[in-house]
Amino acid sequence: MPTDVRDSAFVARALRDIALYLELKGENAFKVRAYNLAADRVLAVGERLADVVREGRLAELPNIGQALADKVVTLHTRGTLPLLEELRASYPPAILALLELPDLGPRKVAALWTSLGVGSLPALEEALRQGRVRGLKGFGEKSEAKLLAGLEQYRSAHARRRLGDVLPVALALRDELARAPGVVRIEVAGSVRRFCETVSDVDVIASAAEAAPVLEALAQRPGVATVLGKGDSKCSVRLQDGLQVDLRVLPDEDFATALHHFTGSKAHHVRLRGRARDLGLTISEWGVFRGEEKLAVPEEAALYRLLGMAYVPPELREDAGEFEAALAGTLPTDLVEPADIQGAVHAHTTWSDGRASLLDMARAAAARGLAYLTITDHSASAGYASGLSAERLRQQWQEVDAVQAQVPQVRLLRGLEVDILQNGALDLPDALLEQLDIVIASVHVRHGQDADAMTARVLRALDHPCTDVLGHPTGRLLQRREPSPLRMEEVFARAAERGVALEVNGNPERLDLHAAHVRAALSAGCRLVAGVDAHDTASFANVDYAARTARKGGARRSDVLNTLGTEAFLTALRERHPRRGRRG
DNA sequence: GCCGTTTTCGGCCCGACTGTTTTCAGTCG
Repeated sequence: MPTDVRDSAFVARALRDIALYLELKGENAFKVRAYNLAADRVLAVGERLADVVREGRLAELPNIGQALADKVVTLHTRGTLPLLEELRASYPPAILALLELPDLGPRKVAALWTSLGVGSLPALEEALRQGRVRGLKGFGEKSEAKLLAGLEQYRSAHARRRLGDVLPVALALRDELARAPGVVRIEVAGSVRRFCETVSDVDVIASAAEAAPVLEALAQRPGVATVLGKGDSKCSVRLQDGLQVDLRVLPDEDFATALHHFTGSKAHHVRLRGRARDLGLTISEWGVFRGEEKLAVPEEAALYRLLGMAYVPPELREDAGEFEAALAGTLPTDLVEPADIQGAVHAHTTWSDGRASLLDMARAAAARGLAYLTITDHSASAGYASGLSAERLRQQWQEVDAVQAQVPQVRLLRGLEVDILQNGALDLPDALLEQLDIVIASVHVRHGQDADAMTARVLRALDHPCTDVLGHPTGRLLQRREPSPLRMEEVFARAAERGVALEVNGNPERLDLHAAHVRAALSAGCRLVAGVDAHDTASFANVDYAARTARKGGARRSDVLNTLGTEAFLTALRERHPRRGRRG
């Protein structure tokens, strides 16, 4: 039985399903919340869930008492739970899908099921078309139309979107609305601001004396397909590609608290509100209050000061330990940020599958003010990417030298993204690898190996004396390919032991390592590089995604090797390989 | 179902918006 079916994601999913069924049953809302909070907690434990279960430490976790601890153990060890089976058996199998529709919550789904026997999306559509829904208490003609539209919407765009697809749209929208009449401050909030790797919509918060003109600017904007709702302070629209945008406009004195409120996460806010209660304060999007008195909160930082805590940057607001750290004053103040990155690590050129020449890449790196650029094309076995043979790699060095003479502003480093072969060996001879400034070792083929084989393969690559960096460690492609079944704890431990840095790959389709892995890698003592995985000149912008993903995982500037200047970076790599870097 | 230097019982964040309402319930974030 593969262990990964019962990992933390599986257990969390089961707990959330139980919560949904309990809502359908009309159970106590706080009981429902308890299951959801437990699911959050299990996910936060991540890779170590198996350890926590084995050592019987579940009930020590916040929000997990003895009853839930027992259920998690059963889910983890047996893959199911009597309670869950019972709940599933009392409803049609596809009923939970109904809850995915907008404006359809547990109460209404329960009504549809008990009154009409509607328990699936197709059954709902049929009932709607027969006009049977509108007669139901709480439903009318508008509900009918909305649900039909919702079914359509569900089919086309119910999946979450990758941050990389949404962030540019959100920032452009913000900059455009910033020019609407009377806007004082405006910012993107929500999961986009928290830099979550996938997001479901865009939240924008603005301040202005008059809300109406700003709301109107969004409603009238080209590219808006539907205005979903519009009130005195809020406007929701759906763009032509299906992306939902929620805009809220408030007086400037409320901007900071609103921005904070709509940035979330919910879990982070629950902690803050508990703290506020202890101090005799209440927090809402309208402000921080002591009794009737509204306290001034000109900036988000002021809100945290009122709570006697250090400021928590948006990326960290996930209740992943940041609350306790901010309270204790141990939250790092030197978290890495994009501007700290001095060198572009992991770049391809037309020598392999890059779309820009070595010269163009060097010029683009110089234009971005980068101090160095690692030329790391693919190695021979990556035939699909025109990987370099030993001979072609040597030829490339001549061009590196020639381009270096033409573009002296940026230091070009000889490198290679060498394939980790199926058995864990590296693709080119050691004698060649030893002459490089930097070797990134990556898995590109045979992702389907089982956990034992894949882990052994990567550990062997980490043991290779020439490996400097493990590239995109899990190989996942967001929404397209699952991470390989590596035992990450073992990978992190070995990488720390061998001094191999782990890449935080900033390609928006990868974001690999992701933030939770970054956190685990750091506590294992690993070093990181923020990789751009550039295949053209535009993808130097990936440095933002890499740095902010590392930041979300709690990485400090000193944890990321390419925050160092050129010589210090090379020294850091050579610490492990004294023989490296001798040019032949 | 969880939690506790106010509580082992009685809280648990809360406001905006919408539609079906004639005073409010449900959904959403």
